[in-house]
Amino acid sequence: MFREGIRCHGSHLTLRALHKKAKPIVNNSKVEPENFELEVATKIGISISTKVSKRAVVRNRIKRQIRAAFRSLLPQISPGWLLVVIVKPSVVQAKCDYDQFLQELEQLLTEAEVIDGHS
RNA sequence: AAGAGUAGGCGCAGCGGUUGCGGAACAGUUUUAGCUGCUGUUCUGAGGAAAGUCCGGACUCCCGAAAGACCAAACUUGCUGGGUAACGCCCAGUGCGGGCGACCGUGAGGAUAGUGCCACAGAAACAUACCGCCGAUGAAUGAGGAGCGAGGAGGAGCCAGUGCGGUGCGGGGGUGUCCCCCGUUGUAGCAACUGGCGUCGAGGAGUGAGGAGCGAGGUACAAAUUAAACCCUAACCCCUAACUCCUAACCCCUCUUAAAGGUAAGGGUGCAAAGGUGCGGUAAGAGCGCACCAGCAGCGUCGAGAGGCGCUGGCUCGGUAAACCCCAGUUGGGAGCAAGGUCGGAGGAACUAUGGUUGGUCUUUUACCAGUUCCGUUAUUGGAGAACCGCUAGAGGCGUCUGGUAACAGGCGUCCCAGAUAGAUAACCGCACUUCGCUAGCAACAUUGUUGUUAGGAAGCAACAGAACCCGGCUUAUGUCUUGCUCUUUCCC
Repeated sequence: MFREGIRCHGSHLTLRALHKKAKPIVNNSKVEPENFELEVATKIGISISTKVSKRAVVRNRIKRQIRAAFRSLLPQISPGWLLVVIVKPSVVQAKCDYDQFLQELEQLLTEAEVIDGHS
């Protein structure tokens, strides 16, 4: 997905996304066509390196806040996406809070057309 | 009251609610190969350091060995005693160092078992003399000073007369604030002459104690007188003892020159220089002697011991053991929960031909022959996994009692208190709370500011920091606060 996925850059976060619907032939033999949509779940990864902060407390807290933001956005995301969020070091200096993460994530997901901006 | 010291306590600025996440139990389910999934209810969910990963264990596997003894090796173990599963940890004590003190720090065996090393500098770094000091004793040779103590030696004029001149007094004269002449048993000199005395120690000057005598005045006692005693003042005479000045040799002191030699006080060098300080002593010095201190050895005594205290002795021994080493102690080696194990998708290997399967012989079935490794069997490898065990009941927590100074140990009671696996804690709200002193009101002081308070507003949900197999330590990081005890200084009673 790093090779083929989409990239979107925000001020503090980077999003990489890939829709898994592109190669449905693999699972054809085992799973019947009707159940296919349900089988492919959304997978989300959060990457935060020691460059952001050397203190584990800070990194974990940011991760939790992003995770909480995804939970609130989850109903809007259509299934079958692979998503990775990479946190940039500028987050610590800006001292972002939950609202900023939520806002920026929503913006990025809309840009990548993961969620429908209209709905 | 202020400033310190020490032993702790708490991780707290709280309480409640909603949504969401991890775990456990129970129930349900038209769930699944399977408590697998899903739903619901209840309970529960980070720390004192979870950190650093610096020590020590428990547990597991691999290698090696089999109890033990000896030897070797390793150890950043090293005051003593105790505690502990163990430790490089803890407790109690000893010595040393620091602090006025409460108290704090301490890697603190052996340098007298042996070997080595001690750069540069310095004379010398384990034995020496560069500068310096001395030159006593022995030998040689001068110069100066002082008479303290003892002893000895020395000292040279004095008196009378005559004479000389000065001066005083008396008389006379003159040119009268002066001069001359005569006289004089006045006086102080000079030392030519004469005489006497003196080196058998005369004589002079000064200081001054005691004794005896003579005697004037005063004091005390007494009615007065006399006598005696005592004290003070002045003068005179005699005797005894002592001192100073003047003096050669000897003696004494000081200095000079040179040498044999003595010395380790002082200087300088160095991280370090041969115990320290003082007094005596000496030619100068030196534990050479003495006192105190330090050190060493021996003995006694106290202590479980490290050591303490006392006495005695000889007389002083450099540093370095984180150089080798000696002594005592400890120790199978290695890897670590990603240890290791279970289930076992899958891989390759072997096996059987009794099965399946493929081919051949046969008209077909049966049967026979050959092949194959898809299935099968066996052991094996094994990080495929929404896997499982290890994995959280423990050298456990809390309370209490007993023993112990304490660390700690034991008994009893009670409680179950995270278990994730790219790794669960986040978001929001309410009431309190803290800060700001922004806005408004009130009050006080005081004057247009300060403080307090009420209401509103804003900011803040905390420092250090996140379990990852588990314990015991150590180290480091850290916020606001709080309790007990103790010390020093100042003030008051």
